[in-house]
Amino acid sequence: MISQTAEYALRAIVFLGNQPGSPCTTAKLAAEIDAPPSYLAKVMKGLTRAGIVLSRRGLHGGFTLARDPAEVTILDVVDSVDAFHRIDKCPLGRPGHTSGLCPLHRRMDNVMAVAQKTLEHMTVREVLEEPGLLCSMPCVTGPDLLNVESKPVPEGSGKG
Amino acid sequence: MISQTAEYALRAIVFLGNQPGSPCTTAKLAAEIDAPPSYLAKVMKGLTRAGIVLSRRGLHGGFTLARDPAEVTILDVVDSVDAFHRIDKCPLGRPGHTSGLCPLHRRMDNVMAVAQKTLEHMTVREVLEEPGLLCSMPCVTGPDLLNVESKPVPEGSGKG
DNA sequence: TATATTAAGGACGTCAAGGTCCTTTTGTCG
DNA sequence: CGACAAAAGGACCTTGACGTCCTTAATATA
Repeated sequence: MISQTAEYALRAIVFLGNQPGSPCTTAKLAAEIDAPPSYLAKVMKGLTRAGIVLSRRGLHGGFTLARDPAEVTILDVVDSVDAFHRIDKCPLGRPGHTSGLCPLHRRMDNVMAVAQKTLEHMTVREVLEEPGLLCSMPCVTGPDLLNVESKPVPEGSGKG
Repeated sequence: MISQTAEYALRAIVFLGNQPGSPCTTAKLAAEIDAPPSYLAKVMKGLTRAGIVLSRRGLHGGFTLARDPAEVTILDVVDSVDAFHRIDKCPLGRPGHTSGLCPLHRRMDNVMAVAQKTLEHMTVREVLEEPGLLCSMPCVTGPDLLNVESKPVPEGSGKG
């Protein structure tokens, strides 16, 4: 659902949101969010083209958020580098199955719809405001902030 | 979230559930669910090892469901070929971040938790009982059955 | 038993996501 | 302007998911 590329993009946006002010270079960003510098450069291009971040070249250049974090959703970030795919038609494209989905694929799409809607209603600001730091950031305020409950839903897969 | 491999597995299980009785060969199954025969054979091995289907070699051999469809969840099928991954620890593994997730990753894991739980509570039987056919099956009862509402949640991504 | 039929096992090929590196362009500063 | 710093662009490499194919083992039937 969330590709590695989208993961890097999200980390980068959250980090930039926590560091308002002067631009952050790809090198510094990569070190902070623990991403491959060369690849992160490629990811940042996507965010720039999508209008999520602003870039400035030259000395003291780098990346800054282009918009108010409250106006940027997590889905915006994910979609800008790696579009979220829904099942909007029968995956097999057979005649007579174009106007709807079968019971299986309608359910699968419903699951994706919930995920998509959740990401769409989740803003960068909301993430920034919650106590706790980005995983990649140095834990300057002590580990306590991170001990928020990790998973409201316990695991329980039917794997053998 | 759902790999191509898992998609084939789900189609196969739903098809087998609709065709109780004598075993179905890989060749027939592949034709019915529109999957690459050679690759489907590999996918079926996973389902066999996971105990989702029973296999029989030789003449009149093939695959049948190993359990009551009511006892098999969609998550069982997905997990058996391509384990569903949750974020159970900080993706960066930094010291001091092992006991919880940051605001970003906790949210992302919540989204996956909802998806996982949904798939876990969705049984094969439930899919089989709903009016409508598997996308890949010939539409013998007319197209009307397929015109159930396709998506309760309309699309609306923030992609540029 | 011989033969045909089928899954099991595994080597190998293909392709796109992920990742590296080099060159060019744009910017700052002395 | 010259030197340096940084993103932009793009060629290229790597890796794992997806897919093919061949050989082996098991099963049914004559």
